[in-house]
Amino acid sequence: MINLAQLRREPEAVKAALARRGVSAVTMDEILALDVEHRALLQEDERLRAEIKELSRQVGDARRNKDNDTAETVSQTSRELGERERTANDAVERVGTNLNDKLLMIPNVPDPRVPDGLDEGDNVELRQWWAGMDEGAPFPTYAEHQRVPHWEIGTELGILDMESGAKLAGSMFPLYRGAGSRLLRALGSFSLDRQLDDYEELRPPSFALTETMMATGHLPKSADDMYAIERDGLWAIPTGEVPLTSMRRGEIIDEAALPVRFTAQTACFRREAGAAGKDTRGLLRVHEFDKVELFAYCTPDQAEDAHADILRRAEELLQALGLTYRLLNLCTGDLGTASAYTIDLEVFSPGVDRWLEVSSVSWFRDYQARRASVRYRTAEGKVELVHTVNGSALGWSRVWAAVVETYRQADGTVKLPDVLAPYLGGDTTIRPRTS
RNA sequence: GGAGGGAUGACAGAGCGGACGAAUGUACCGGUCUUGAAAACCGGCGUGGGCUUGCCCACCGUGGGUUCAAAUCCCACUCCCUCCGCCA
Repeated sequence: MINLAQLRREPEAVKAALARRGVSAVTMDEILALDVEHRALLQEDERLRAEIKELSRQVGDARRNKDNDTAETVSQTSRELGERERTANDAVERVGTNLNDKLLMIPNVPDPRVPDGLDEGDNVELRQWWAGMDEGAPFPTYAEHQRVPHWEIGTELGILDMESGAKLAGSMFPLYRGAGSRLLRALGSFSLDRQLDDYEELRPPSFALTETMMATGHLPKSADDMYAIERDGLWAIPTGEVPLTSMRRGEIIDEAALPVRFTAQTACFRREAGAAGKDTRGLLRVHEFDKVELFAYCTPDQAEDAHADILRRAEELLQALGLTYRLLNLCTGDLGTASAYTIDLEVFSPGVDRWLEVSSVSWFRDYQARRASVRYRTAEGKVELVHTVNGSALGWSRVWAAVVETYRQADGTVKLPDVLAPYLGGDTTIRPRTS
């Protein structure tokens, strides 16, 4: 949620910044008008309530002095006031709810570094990385045997079975088999093990309450993108960010304890409602995938470093796996609702000849903290909102695809990077499954 | 699923219709004392909101209700604990 006090203080600056994200000044003026109305109603209601409290005190005094006539008279006055207060309170609630609903739909104010743009086509590429680049090697020339899409390799080697996945849960629910399943498990463990120096590993629930989804900004705006279990009032989490951000919801953290860092591998569920018919082949876009998330609560001063740390860790994974990737500075049109600044990592997938998003590293400033009410107490005793920062390290379905394509050999087998050997029982070669 | 008990400030724990935003203890932050520390003593110490910045309002698990007045009474829900049943 944006800062209403700041909007009041500098309406033009906030309007201008949000205009870059397509929020009209009219919408913001509506909010400002509602705020003025809300405060006026609030003052009237509070005045009435103060008066009722005072009269109640008088009734108490009168009763104690056995002055029942006065008590009865004052009670009567207070009762009438109570009627008015009820009406005033209803008005406050009505306008307050309306104001809050509108505020919940407003995206975060973008950081100055965020470039203007309409959609993903306007994201700005910051740099690329490929194996050997540091030694002056040119962009890799992928051989013919690497130019095979992963869904074909998956079928050929018996490690990815999209048909069975579709049979069980519908299309775009992948089913990994044999060495393919083990590779997925290896990637998750490989990443988690590398984060444990500074990040506490969690294994949160895969479902979340509505208020948990509100905290990150996924609700109310993106309800259509999420799977809902209506009978139980639960939502399937679209990312580990959802439970991690709510770990300390409603709490005040000692400044000395910051940054508080968590990592977790979770299943991520996405309806992909707005992407019907796009990128439906293989693992390009799926309804369920595993992802390791890195997360931090921090002070505003720590946010820059916390963001850089997560980005660095995500890059180190891709480098350790020897995969070609690039960094994108997301433009205003592609930025997530709650984010103020996001760097995407895209891995190069030679078989499909495309860059695939495998991580988003985002800084939310106090937008999520305000919604989730996560604050910290400074050394001087002041209470401030924390900043939240998170990023994927990494989304495995697409990394799986890139790994399998990149390391496909001329003989059709896949020779996986040695860093994964400890997680594969030492066997880094995937051969056709015979059984 | 059944029966009982509980939820109050950082923590422990009183309060069970009126002067209670809430006793007391611990922790914490000052100060006195001390060569220093400890102890002792003194003072402070919840969060959010509104405006006339000194006051007012809200908050005692959550949501309703009763009342002139609710932490306190009533109803529903959630969570935690104990016991029984069932179960991966």
